Amino acid sequence: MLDIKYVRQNLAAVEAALSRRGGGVSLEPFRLADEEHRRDLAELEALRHQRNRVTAEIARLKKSGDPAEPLVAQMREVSARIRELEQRVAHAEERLNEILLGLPNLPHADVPTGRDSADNPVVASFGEPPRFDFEPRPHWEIGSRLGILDPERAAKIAGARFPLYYAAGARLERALINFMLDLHTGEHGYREVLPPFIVNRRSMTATGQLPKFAPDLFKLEGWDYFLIPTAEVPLTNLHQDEILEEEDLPLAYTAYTPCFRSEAGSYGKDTRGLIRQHQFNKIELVRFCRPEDSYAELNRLLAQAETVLRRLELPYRVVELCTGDLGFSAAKTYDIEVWMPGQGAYREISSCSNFEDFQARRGGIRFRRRGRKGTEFVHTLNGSGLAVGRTFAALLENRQRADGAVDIPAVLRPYMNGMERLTP
RNA sequence: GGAGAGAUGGCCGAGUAGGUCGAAGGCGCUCGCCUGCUAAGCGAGUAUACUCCGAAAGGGGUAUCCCGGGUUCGAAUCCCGGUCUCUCCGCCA
Repeated sequence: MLDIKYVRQNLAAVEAALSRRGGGVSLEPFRLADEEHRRDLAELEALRHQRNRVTAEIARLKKSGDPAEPLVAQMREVSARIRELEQRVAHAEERLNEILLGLPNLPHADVPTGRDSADNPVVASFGEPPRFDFEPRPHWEIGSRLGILDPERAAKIAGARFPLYYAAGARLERALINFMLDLHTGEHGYREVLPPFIVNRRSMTATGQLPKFAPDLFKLEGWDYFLIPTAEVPLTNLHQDEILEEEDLPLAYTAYTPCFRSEAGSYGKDTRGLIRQHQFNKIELVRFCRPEDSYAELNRLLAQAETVLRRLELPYRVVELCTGDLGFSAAKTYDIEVWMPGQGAYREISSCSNFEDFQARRGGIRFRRRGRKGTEFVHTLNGSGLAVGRTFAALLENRQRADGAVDIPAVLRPYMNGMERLTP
């Protein structure tokens, strides 16, 4: 959520900044609701002040046995007016809140203006796409030949877009999870968390999935609960409605969780393989920090996510999302894209974002500066470190051999009981 | 699923024949003094949000005693609904 005071005082600038995301934006409904709200609130508070004063006077009169009836009668009317105003103010507040919750974050001034992913500049790259003296296969073919992926039976059990791994495949997925968690907890200073995979509406609203993106979520029937689409939601909400101490910042959490996404509107896209699933595994990194540190923290986060790919010896590039491709809650985002030989394309495998105080304001996540009065909102960041299913797919495609075998990278072998290669 | 108990400030914990309670007391914490050495004593301060005045320091106003609604001139205190926590029974990984 944007700072209502800032929006009020910088209407045109906010409209312009939001317009960079694409489409026109008018804050006229906001302005009207805000003005009405402030007007009514001022009157309401004045009346309440009067009531508080007179009510104390009534108490005094009654105690000394003096007649209070005239004042009581007067207050009867004041109270009626107060009730009326309270309703109006409550409605206006609701309306304002609705508007503000629906506004996306302001893109950072540095973010390049653009329409869609075609306009995302490449800012870094690592490794060379491998050369094959045969036609590289897509990972689903490799996986099926190895007998470690079984989309047909997954469809029987659940439906399309669900994963089913066997044997060394299941082991490899688990190895990736453990490798990533060990890296982030052991070398990058993250605290490991195993959070709920189901969260409530408040949490989904704080991180920005709700109210706008309900169709992308799986909701439990008969409950106001949702399956998490990413561990960002439970991790960021760890400190919901808390006031942190400056010296405790930055805080860094990592979690492995399955992620559940309805993928509404993605019919026909990535219909085969592990790229787009209703359920997938992900290691998430979440950081809370002081506002002045958040862009340095974003670079740190990005480097940590990149480290996973470097250790796995997978070629990738980093793109900066342009304004048109930027997520709802983000002020700035870098995507890491891994090379997929089976598709001859780079595909997103991690997204690292700075949300500034957008989520913190929605979630009530503050901190207190040492020796200072009052509180400020923290800045929150998160990044995938990494999407495990996509990493699995990238591994199969980049390290496939002509005979259908797949080499296991050195860092994973300890997690695979020393296994060096998956063989048909 | 059945039965019961409870939700007050960072923590503990008073406060219900409705009134001067943002809320006693204790602990913790901060600053100062004292003392002097790792312990204690004394004094002051110590919630959040919004808003108004002020250059600032600071001061004024409103709201918040789980949430929502009701009664009343007035509610932490009364009534209704909800949420959560705990205990016992049942069931269960």
